Amino acid sequence: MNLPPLAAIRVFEAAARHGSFTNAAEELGMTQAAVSYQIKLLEERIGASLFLRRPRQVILTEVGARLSPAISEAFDMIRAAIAATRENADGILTITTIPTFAANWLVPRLGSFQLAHPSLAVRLQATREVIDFARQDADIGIRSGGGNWPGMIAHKIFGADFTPMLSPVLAATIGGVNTPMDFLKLPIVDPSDPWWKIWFAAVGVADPELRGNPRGRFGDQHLEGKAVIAGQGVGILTPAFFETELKSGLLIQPFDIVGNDDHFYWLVYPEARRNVPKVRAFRDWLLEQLVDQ
Amino acid sequence: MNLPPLAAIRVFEAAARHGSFTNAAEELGMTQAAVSYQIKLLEERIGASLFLRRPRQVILTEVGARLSPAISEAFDMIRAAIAATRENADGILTITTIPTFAANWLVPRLGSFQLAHPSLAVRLQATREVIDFARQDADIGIRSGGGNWPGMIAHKIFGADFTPMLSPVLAATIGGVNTPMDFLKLPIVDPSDPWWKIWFAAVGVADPELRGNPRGRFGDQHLEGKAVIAGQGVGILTPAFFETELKSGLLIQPFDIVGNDDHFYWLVYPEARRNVPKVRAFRDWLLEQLVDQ
DNA sequence: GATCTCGCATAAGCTGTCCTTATGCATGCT
DNA sequence: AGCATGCATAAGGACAGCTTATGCGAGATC
Repeated sequence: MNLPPLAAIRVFEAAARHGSFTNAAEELGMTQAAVSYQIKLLEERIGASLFLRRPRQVILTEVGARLSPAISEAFDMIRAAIAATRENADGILTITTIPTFAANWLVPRLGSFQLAHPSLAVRLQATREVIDFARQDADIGIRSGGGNWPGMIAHKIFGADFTPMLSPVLAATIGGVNTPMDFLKLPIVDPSDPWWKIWFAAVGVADPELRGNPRGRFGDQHLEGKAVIAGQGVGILTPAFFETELKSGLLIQPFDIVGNDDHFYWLVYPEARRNVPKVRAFRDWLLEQLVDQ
Repeated sequence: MNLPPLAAIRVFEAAARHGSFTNAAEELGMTQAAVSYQIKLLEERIGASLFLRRPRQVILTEVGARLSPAISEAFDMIRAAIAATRENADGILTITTIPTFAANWLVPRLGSFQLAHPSLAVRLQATREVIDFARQDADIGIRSGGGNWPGMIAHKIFGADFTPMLSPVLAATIGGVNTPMDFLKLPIVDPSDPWWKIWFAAVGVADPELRGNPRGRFGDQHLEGKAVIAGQGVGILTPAFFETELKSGLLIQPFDIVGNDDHFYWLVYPEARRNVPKVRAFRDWLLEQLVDQ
């Protein structure tokens, strides 16, 4: 069955509720003439008069009075459902994030976001995958890369810098790390990581021969960090992820020199969602965190 | 609260029900691109993803799955209410009609209309008023006049002709009515009716002196007809309204000469309702009745 | 492995629905 | 008599809603 235009039904609902075309127009943000026009259109499509007209007044006909309650209820249902959806959608923020970023940077700081936004529940999806926001149900994400993703807005967080770090206990076994060459005396947690070559080149050492099993891998940097803290070897890590450990002495960073391969960490979200309140709230909070550092 | 566009909500309802943008498009009589566009629009307005996209497939998100039942129910309610309204509106035909036309022409014939349209209930509003269809709840009407009512469609029924009629019993009291002047020997039911003057002028008698109380009035012709049948006097009546009585001998029409003041009876309805099925049904039936006479 | 099929996504642009403006009408009020 | 108010309508404009054309990515088929 062909429904009449929904715009006209909606106008009818408001006019019936108000008993006035002028008041309905005001509520709907249109002119009284538009209300009059839509009612006439609906009456023609339905094949019955919905209002009797008197000067300065309209009265629902029998037909109109019978139709109105069900239409009103239906619109109440739609309004409630949409409002609940918005509230709920506004109530859960799903963040897809690189696991290391989640573990070493975000989660330790999330407390202040949640204090600032008590009504927002945060759901983390820790994955190294670069997700497609059309295909997965996330609102916003943390990625690493060049930052150029079509249809997305990307805010730079910090660079994916790297430099060697180790446990002070491990360093003491060789009388401390005084030159970059001292690293060659120690086991390397992930000697096949291309970041090592880049770093040694930055300190003027070509083709260093690193100790350790080149087949050993932890996959995620934060797991590598755990191994380094445990004294299992030297790791090449991102300083921004280990501020707490460096401050507390759990790790030491023997040299200030850091490597970079033009990779950065980014906050990203689809352009279409740039005005969604919860997305803006998180963006604003995170950018503020970066300023405070 | 600002609802998102209803067109988009309607599209969402169909897409959710079908689990397919293409199938929803087919049902709604639009292209798949339009469905895709509306869903995207709705997602932006709601601030949440409603579908997850896979190649050749869409799946409702958690948010979409929660929204869909309430929206579906609301649209079912709207569809049912509109259908019931149409059915009911289509089920009752309200005819506003001149009382005499109702009593002496329409009601005796309505049987054949109702046999032809058993699902249509007929409601008569007998009134001599010329109603405003915008202000009163009638679908169609019978009027007399010139036939020129703006915004209305008018079909001519027959002329508002008139000629003297009387009971044969009354005629016998004066040995029958052989010339127009014989009427002056008999009481006239409504001597002030201007139709008399017009009729006598048509038969060449100027300024006839009619017997009877000029202040006596019945208002409606069918009531005057009752008085004439009862032998209370001569009436000036419309032959079309008294076919049955003339055939049965209850009334006699002594002369064939009829008067007319350019008045006709009309079937009228608002132009806006010319395509309403029940209005067309009644119009077609009545015009057919006229042909059969 | 190449090609085809299918359903969703999007850009560009068109159309007709929905609206505004201006004005008329008919009550009721002052 | 003049004014205020709310509904009705014609004329015309704006833009929401749509179409067309085309791209993309899985899965199916050859």
